[in-house]
Parts: sequence; C-alpha cells; structure tokens
Amino acid sequence: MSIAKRKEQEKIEMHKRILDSARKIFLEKGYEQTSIRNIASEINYSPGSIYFYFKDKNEIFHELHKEGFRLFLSQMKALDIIEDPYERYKALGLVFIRFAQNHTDYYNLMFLVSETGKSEGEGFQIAQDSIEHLSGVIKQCQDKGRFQGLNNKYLTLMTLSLVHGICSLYCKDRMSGFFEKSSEELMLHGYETFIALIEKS
Amino acid sequence: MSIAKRKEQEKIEMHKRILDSARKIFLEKGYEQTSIRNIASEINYSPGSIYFYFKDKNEIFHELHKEGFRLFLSQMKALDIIEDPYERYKALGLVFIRFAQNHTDYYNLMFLVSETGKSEGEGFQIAQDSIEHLSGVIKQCQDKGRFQGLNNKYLTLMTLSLVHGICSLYCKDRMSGFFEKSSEELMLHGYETFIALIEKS
DNA sequence: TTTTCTATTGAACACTGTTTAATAGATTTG
DNA sequence: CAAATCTATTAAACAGTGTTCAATAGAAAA
Repeated sequence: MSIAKRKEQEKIEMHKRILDSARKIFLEKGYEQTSIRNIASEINYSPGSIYFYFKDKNEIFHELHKEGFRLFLSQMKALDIIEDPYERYKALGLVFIRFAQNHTDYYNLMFLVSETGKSEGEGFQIAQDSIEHLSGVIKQCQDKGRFQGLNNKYLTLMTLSLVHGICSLYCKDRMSGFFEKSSEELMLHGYETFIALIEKS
Repeated sequence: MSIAKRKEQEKIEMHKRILDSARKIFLEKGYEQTSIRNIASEINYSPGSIYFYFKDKNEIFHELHKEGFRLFLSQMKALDIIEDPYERYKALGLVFIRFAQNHTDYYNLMFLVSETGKSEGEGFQIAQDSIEHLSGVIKQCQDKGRFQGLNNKYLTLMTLSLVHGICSLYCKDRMSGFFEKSSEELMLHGYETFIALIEKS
C-alpha cells in the first residue's frame, strides 16, 4: 500500500515539476514560443515523457489558464470585506487593472491567447464564475438604488468590456505610443473617466 | 526601356499574387496556421521564391495589417458626411463594431494577433491615425458643449477601450457562453448601455 | 557570342508537436 | 526465488514549420 502511495506521490511531483517548468516558459515567452522540448529540457527530461502526464500542449496550457483564474478570482473575492456594493464595484475594476499590470503574462494567457480548444464548458466555467461575481455585485448596487433603468446583464457586459479593453490595449502595448503619459497612469485615468461618467447615473 | 518596365510590371504582379494568396489563407486560418509553403502552393510557386519578394512571414502579415487599417479608416471617414459631431461620435462606435462583425479576421489580424515586431512607428502610424480621428470628433463634441469637464485624451482612450473590449470579447468568442442572446445582439446592447450612460453627460 | 543579371528552384538546416517501439526497473504473481 | 506484468522513460521517427543558399535556366546587356 505505502509503496503504491509513494509511487503516486512521485507521479504527482513529476506532474508539478513539468507544470512549474511550463509556467516559467509560458509566462516568459507566450504560447507559441513555448515548446514541449523546452519544457522538458528545463527539467532534464525527455520530450516524449511529458505526454505520459499531459494529453498535449494545450492541456498544459489549460492547467495554467485555470491557475490564473483561480488567482484572479481570489483577488476579486478579497473585496468582499467592502460593505458598500458600489464601492466594491469600483474596486473590482481596479483589481482587474492591477492584475493586468502585475500579472501581464497570466492576463495574456487567460484573455488574449487563442488556443485551439474553443469555449468548452469545463475549462471556462471558472471564467464564467468571474463574470457572475461581477454581475452579482452590480445587482447589489441596483438593489440599493444605483444604475436604475439599466439592464443588469448588459451593464455587466459593458463594464467587463471597458475594463478588458483597457487591459487588452495595455497588454498588447498599444497604449504607450499614442498618448504621452505612462501606460499605467493612462489605465487609471481611463477607468476614472468611466467612473466619473457612471457616477452621474 | 519598355522591356525593363514590363519586367517591373511582372514583378509587381507576382507581389500581388503572393499577397492575394496570403490574404486568403491568413484571414481564413489566422497567423500561426498560415505557412509560407501553403501560400506558395496555392499559386503553384516554390516556398523559397517568396523570400525574393518579402523579407519574411511577418512582412507579409504587416502588409495585410496595413491593408486592414486602410479599409477601417475609409469606413470611419465615410461618416464625415454626418453633420452633428455627437451623432458622428456615436456612429463611430458602430463602425468599429460592424467592422469586427463583418471582418472578424481582419480585426484579429489588426488588433489581437501579437506579431514579433513591436509597436514600431512605421507600421503603426495608420493605427494612430484612427485614434486621432476619434479624438478629433470628440474634440468637436466638446467644442459644441458636450462632455464638459472631461479630458479629451482620457475620454478618447475610454471610448476606444470600451469598443475594443466589446469587439475583443466577440472575436475571441468569449461572449456567447455567458449570456443567452446572440453575440451580435449583445455587442449592440452593450454599446447602447454605454451610450445611455454618456448621454447624461 | 559571351558575360552579367534576375528570378526560380530544390535541398538543406534547425526547429516544432506528437506517436511509438523498445527498454530498463520495480512490483506482483506463481 | 523466478517469471510475468506493469510503469515510467527514452530515442527515434513522422510530418510539419520558417528560412537560407548553392545551383540553374533564361533573358538582357556587353
């Protein structure tokens, strides 16, 4: 029994070793520039063996994809201590922006890389959770009288689009050239302009 | 003399033939799934010869990238007939959205594919032109009393972010799963929610 | 006619993701 | 203990990729 357990432990450890190596290279070089051979050689391993632990390159990617969302969701949930839902709503956008700044590579992996696997339920459930969390906060705002006359879903979509748009431009470095200020400042100013707008609603 | 001119004409034609083939495959399959060999075989040509006309794969991509922006800009400029700048502003967002719907592949190529070449002036001048066009329209709105107290640049950035966010979610198919309506409808509803918000400003 | 130039080719190089037969080592079974 | 089985690993192979380059055929210029 304990022999089998040790075996299993070793297997879990190898799984983790591969994932650690993959995370390092994926986040550093992005999806296309990461090769199975690179992941393997980083841990003095043979490329073929990786397929003993993962179905293919995409499965490794998806593991990290989920990892990123777990990290992201935890930062969203950390705002639950804020009592006022509208304050929480505003803070959520900032969490989004800060996440894109501090974990640009994760953000790319999570939102901007197109993998071959489409939006299949399994892997994207956690992404949907994030959206539903945002939707819930907006609902709480509406219950308290905010955003009257605006459809909850569309408002959710709009908020998400705005923040994601800001972060996309940032992550693809499409911001710095067009305005003089630093990209980080611009993100905040763009978001504040949005908040100033929604404030009057 | 006329011999040299004929030669040059043939060279231009070959250049165009390659680009036509590349456009077809790039827009159909995206950047990574398009190979030089595919582009060549489509026109019964040898892969190596492509490098006589283009420096590398990225140069072909950039040619199409610029092509997309020219098409995009022309659709923006078509709105110049609209007298009222605020009406023009609202229509600009719709042009963006419609462009993403009708030319999803161009949109991906132009805004979502990360090429190795960064934001070097040359290729991105035309992208900047689009932003400055938007900024100009917003300025005209402000001159007529709209958007008072809001910084022109930040408002430009925010508008761009919102519309680009909507289009990004659409192009990456991150929309359909989370809400029940069709993605095309959602884009419009999201944008209309934004307009309803800005209307009060 | 010979030389020079121009456009083209196929082969080669160093990569890529993935599959698979062979294998060595440990574990289980007879 | 020996034989059979299972488990994890490997190197080699396959089909694909972007790119380079020596060789070459054909036209133009000398």
